[in-house]
Amino acid sequence: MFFLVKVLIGRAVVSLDRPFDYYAKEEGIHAGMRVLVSFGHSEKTVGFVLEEPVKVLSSLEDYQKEKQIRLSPIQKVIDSQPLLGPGLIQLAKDMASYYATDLIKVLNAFLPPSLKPKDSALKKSQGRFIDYVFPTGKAYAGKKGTNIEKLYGKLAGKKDGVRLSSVSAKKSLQKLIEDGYLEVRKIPANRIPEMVASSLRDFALTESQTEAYKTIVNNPDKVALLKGVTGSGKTEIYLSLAKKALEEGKGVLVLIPEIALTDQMANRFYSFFRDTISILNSSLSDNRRYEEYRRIVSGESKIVLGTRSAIFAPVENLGLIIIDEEHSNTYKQDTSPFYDAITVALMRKDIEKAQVVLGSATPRIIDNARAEKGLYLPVVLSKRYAASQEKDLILVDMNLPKAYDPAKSALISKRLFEEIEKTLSNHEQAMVLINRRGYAPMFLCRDCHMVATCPNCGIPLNYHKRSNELLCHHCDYRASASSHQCQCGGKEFMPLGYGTERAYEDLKTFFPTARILRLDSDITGNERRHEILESFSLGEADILIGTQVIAKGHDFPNVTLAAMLDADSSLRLPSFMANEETFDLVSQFVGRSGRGSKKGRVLVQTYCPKNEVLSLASKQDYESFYQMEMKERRQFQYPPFVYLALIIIKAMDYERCTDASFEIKNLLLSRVGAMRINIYGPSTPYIPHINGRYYRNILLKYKVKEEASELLKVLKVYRMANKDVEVLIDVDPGTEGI
DNA sequence: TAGACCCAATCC
DNA sequence: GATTGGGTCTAC
Repeated sequence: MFFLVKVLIGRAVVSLDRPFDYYAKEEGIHAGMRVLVSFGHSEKTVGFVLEEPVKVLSSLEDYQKEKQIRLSPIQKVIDSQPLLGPGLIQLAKDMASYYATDLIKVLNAFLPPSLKPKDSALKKSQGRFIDYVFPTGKAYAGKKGTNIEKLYGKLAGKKDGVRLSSVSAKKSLQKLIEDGYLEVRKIPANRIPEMVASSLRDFALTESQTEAYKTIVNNPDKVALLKGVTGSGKTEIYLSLAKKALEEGKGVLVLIPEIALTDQMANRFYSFFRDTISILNSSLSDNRRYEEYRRIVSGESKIVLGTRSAIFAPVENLGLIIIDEEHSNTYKQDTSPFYDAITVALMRKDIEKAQVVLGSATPRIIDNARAEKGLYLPVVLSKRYAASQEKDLILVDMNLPKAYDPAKSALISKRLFEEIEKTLSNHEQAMVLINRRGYAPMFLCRDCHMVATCPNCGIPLNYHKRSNELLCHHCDYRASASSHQCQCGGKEFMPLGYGTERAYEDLKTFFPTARILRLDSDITGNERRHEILESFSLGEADILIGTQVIAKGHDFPNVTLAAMLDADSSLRLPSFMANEETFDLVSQFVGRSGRGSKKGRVLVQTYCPKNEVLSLASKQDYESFYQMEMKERRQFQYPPFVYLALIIIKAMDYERCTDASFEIKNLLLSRVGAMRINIYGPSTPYIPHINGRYYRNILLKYKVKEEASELLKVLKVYRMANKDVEVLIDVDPGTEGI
C-alpha cells in the first residue's frame, strides 16, 4: 500500500507544465503543500502537490511493474498546512487555462516570495519565529517541594504555551524539558501592523447610502458596479458590507489600486475591525508578507486589504470582494502572467460564491457597458455634500503663436504664468502635471542633429540633469551624459523637449520666491515620496510639480489651480485604451483643485484643443465620454464589442523573431477553422527592440472566449518546440501592441 | 590533453 | 530550470 502523489515541479518551463507522479508511504500529504522531490539529475527540488494523494492498494513494486514506470519517493513535506485550499488551486488552473500560460507561473504569482514553489524560495526567510514551551501532558514524577515542581505546576495547565523568554527559572525549565514534561516549539511571530487607529467611530448611512447598500445586499448573485464620485461615501458602504459579511462568518477581500492608498483605507477598516485585518502588498518585507499570509491561512484575519496580487489571498470562506477605484490600470499586470485582478475576482466569485463590488466614479468602459447591459448591477451613489463647486476651466491652445513667449519658456504658457501668479498672491497652492520624468526626452547632437539613442532599444534616450545621465525609459540602460559622444564624433549636445526636471527649472526661474516641490518616480523610496506629499499638504510649498503620481487620491484643500502641461501626449499612444487612460488621468487630476472651500481653476495646455476627450475630462463629464468612446469602440471593433488577445513574440535574433512570428501566424491560421477569430499581424511594435531583444505582435479579435482559449492551446506545442523564441500571451491586453 | 565552453536532451 | 554528458575549442 502506498499513496500516489501528483506533483507539479517548481520550475517555470513549458515542458514541465504537467504533474509528475511520486509515492509516499505515510499519510499527511495534502493538496496545496510543497514537497521536496528528486527530479531529473537534481537531488532535491521543490514541488507543489496538486491533488489529494490517492491511496493505492497494490504494492509499489506491482504498481511499477504494471504501469511500466519507476516512481521516486516524496523526500520531505515542506509545509505542515496546505498553502492553498481546493478553491484557490481550482482558480490557479482556471487562470492557467484562461491566460494560456503555465500553471507553475500562476502559482508563483499566488504566493509570497518565501512560500513560492521554487528552489530559491527555501533560502528566503520563513518569517520570524518565537520559542514557546508547551506542556507535553506527562504527569510529574520528580522530587516534590522543589522549584522544578513549582514551575511544573505553573506551566502544566498552559495549553496554549508560554513564551520561553518569559520564564525566569531557566535551570528548572531546562530540567523539565530534558525530562520530557515540556517541549519547545517555534511559533511564527505575528506582528500586528503598526497603525494609528482613528477612534472607533460609528457612522450612520445617509439615505442614498442606505439605498445603495440595500440594493447590493438584495442582489447577492450580481456583480455590483458602485458609481460614486469622491466624497460620495463609497467607503462607508464598503465598511457596512464588510461588517455584514463578518457577521455571517465570511471573509472579505478589499483591493485598492496602489500601495500609497493603503493607509487611508486601512485606517478606516482598522478602526472597525481591529486585528481581523491583514495587509498584503509588495512593499512589505518578505518576513512580514509571510506572517500576514500565515495569519490569513490560519483564519486569524478575516479581512484582507491589498493591491492587485491580494486577489490571491487565501481568505477562508470568502464572502465579499471589494475592488475600489476599479478603473485603475494597476489591476492589470503587464508582465507574464498578464492577469487582471478584476477578471480573476470574477473567476474567484464563481468558485467561492462570493459577491463582487466594483467601485468607481469613472468605471472602465467595459464594466460600465456590462452594467448598462444588465450583466452587472449598476448602483449609483448620489453626492453626499452639496453639489461640488463648478471649476473655472481654461483651455490653452499651444498652437497659437501668442500662447507662449519663446524667450521665457516654450512649455509654460503666458496664461499659466498669470494663473500661477494669481495663486501665489492669494496664498493658495498650485499643482502642475507633466507626464514625463527627467529633464528632456531627447539629447540632440549640435553637429549632426541626431539624437542619442539606446544601444539596446534604439529609441531616444532621456536626459536627466540632476543625475547627469542619459537613460532609457524602457530598459535599464544608463550612461553618463557628460562623457557621451555622438556617432559623428560630436561632443556638444542640446536637450530637446520637456520633462519634470526642466519644467521645475523654468518655474523656479520665473517664480524665484515660490517654494516648489517635484515628485515623480525618479524620487526613490516610498518614505521620501510620502514626505513630499505630506510637506505639500501641510502648506510648506506653493507649487507641486510631477508626473501622474500626483494625480491620484490625495486631498489638498488649499489647491486652487491644477495645470496640465502636455495633456494630449497620452492621446497619441498607439492603444485603443489611449482615450480611456487620458480621460482617467485628466479627470482625476482636475479633481485635485478646489477641494476646499475655495473655487478651483483648471488649466489645460494642449496642441489639440478640439479634442473632446480633453474637454470632457476637464469637465469630468463621464457619461458623455462613455457614449462617445463606445461609438468609437463599436466602429473600430474594440472591447467591449470584441475580446482581444495579444501574442508577443520575442527573440534575441532579428530574423528568428520575424520568422517565428510568421510560423505562429500560419500555425494559428491552420487551426482557426470555423472559429470566429480574426488574426492580425504579425506587426512590428511601437518599440521593436527592447533590451537587446526583438519583438513582434500578433493580435486576435474574437467574440467567444472559449474559442480563443482553444486556439491558444496550440501555442504551448510551439513553445515546447522552439526554445529560442519566447511567446508571451496577453489575454485582454491594455493595448494592442507595446 | 585537461579544462572551458556550448548545446541538446531529459526529468515521475 | 537544473543538470549532465558529449562534442568541440583552446591554451600551456
